[in-house]
Amino acid sequence: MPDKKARALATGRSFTIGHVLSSQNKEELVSPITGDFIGGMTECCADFGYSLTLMIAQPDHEEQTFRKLRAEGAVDGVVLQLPRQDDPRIALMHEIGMPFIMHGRVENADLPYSWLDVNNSRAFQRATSFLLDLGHRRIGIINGDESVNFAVRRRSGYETALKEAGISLTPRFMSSGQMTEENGHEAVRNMLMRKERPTAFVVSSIMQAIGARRAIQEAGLQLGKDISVVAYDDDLSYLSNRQDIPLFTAVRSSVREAGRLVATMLIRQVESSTNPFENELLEAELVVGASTGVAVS
Amino acid sequence: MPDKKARALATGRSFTIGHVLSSQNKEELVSPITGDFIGGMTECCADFGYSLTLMIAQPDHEEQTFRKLRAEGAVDGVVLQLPRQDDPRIALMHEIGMPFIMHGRVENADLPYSWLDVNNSRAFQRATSFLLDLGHRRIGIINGDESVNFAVRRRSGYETALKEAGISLTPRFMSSGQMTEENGHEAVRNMLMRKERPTAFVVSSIMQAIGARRAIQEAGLQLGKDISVVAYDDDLSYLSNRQDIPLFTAVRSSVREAGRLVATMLIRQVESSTNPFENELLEAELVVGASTGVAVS
DNA sequence: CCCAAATTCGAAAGCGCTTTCAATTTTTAA
DNA sequence: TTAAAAATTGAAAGCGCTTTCGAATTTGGG
Repeated sequence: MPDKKARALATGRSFTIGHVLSSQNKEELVSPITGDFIGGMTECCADFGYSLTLMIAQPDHEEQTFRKLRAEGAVDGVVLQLPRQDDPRIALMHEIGMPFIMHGRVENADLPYSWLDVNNSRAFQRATSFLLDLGHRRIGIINGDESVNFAVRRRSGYETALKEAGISLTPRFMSSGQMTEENGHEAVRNMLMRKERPTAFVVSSIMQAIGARRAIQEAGLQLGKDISVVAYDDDLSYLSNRQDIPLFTAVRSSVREAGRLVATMLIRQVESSTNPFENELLEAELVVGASTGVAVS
Repeated sequence: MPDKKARALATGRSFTIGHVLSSQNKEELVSPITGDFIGGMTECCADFGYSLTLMIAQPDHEEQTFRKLRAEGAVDGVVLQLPRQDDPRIALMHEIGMPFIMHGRVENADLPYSWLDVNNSRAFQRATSFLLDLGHRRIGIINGDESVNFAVRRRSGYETALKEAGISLTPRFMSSGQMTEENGHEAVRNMLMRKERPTAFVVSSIMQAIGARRAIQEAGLQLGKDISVVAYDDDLSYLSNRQDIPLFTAVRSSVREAGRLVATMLIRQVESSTNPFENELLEAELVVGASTGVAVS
């Protein structure tokens, strides 16, 4: 087995791709979703003889971290995640000549770049439409943090579906926050306390949906009967929603698979300097489970 | 910024530590707990100028993966996790001369090795004793997978506490399985269905505790009133149990902190070839939350 | 003030591969 | 059979650092 360090020096390539944990909120370094994403990338790297290295950037030293990464030549390319509004990383990667791929899209990027994303707006549009078809008219949204791009798109899909159905938006039916059980519980509880309450919810993660379920039970209501929930399901291996009849009706797209694909695209890009930019938009599939039913009230 | 590849070749050291995802169950590559653990290791690596690389071993090619890793010289040492019964990795690491540290302990290792572990038996003994002090006599255990060492120790702590209180073990009050919401729900539901049911539970993870809470609510019972729960809390950043009054009474030990410590110990071991083996046993702290109360029935 | 010791400095060797290039051998076509 | 082309082989150069080593310079003591 040849020495990797020597090979790397001789070829000028490290056979390593990097992932910088974007510690927007220092607290949540590796969310369960990021965890599965990393797992997928690792799987793919193994297949190609690459390795994955993880790094962390202090929120205020992000640029410096990337520059150093480039100068050290420790990685052949990086996978970026969770694009923010006017994300500065794209311009930076171009400037320092670092091959990269974005998991997610940024809104108005001046420069071209590779990305892989789920059609989040479409997913939430479908989820909302599904509830509309069941007769629901007051539909709440329990969204992720709307400073991150994917949540904005999910919101917009939700709004599109409502508008198409001729239903006006109700601000108090819309919530955004961390995708935790607690947040899901809080948000749904608040919305259920009012007299004019939603009969259904679209929810941004299974964790939040679990919290939603708790709030629904606490309100003395029955999930799938009195209140319907459609969740976005990242298909996490440890939070399975793949029972014969899934617990939650969901729009599902495996984030682990996304990790695999993203890594594949990056490695391909690194190995062939031609055809630099590649994009892929995944569609989430709708799976009907036990958490939805015809609107009653 | 000097080139890392060249430096690595010149010094013979890669300034990289590795972590091989032990895909015992291929499905759960990166559990939320592993995710936080990895986050902690990454933080520490950043502090020392190291990087962390993740790898994956096919269950039946584990040995080969490590040998290759060693021959390639891609890492200076590895962090091992989730020791199993008679774990073969310890002997293997010695044979190939790979510096390593184990997160957790193996039962009867012939060879010396470094490890960091939480005092799992003590933690569960305390959790159980706490419930006993509250007057509970029928205490169930919802444990993790008992083919992994830490779960065995937790069970033993639970048994010790009961024996000390002169209470005999009740097999139908003992359950073991994946640390998921679903498993926690199932296990507690089954135990609550019988007439002679537990009035309290010690539970191996917050996720399982969330499932337990659901089962308790479904049974028309009130958590912290009718049924008490003490959970093992890995202090995951995304599953916070750090409210003013924690949702769950818990024995808590941060797995992210464990990741930091483990990486520190490994780097220290790699840098100084003297003083090769180092051990550390962490104690979990008991935090009283809203999920426990005096036994009623 | 001179020589030995200590320190500084710069050049060269070497880490273990890949890659290039020249030399040799084999193959092909006339 | 011979010359040109193709394929094979082996040696050497080089990747960008660290480390070593010897020369040059500085320091200190007699």
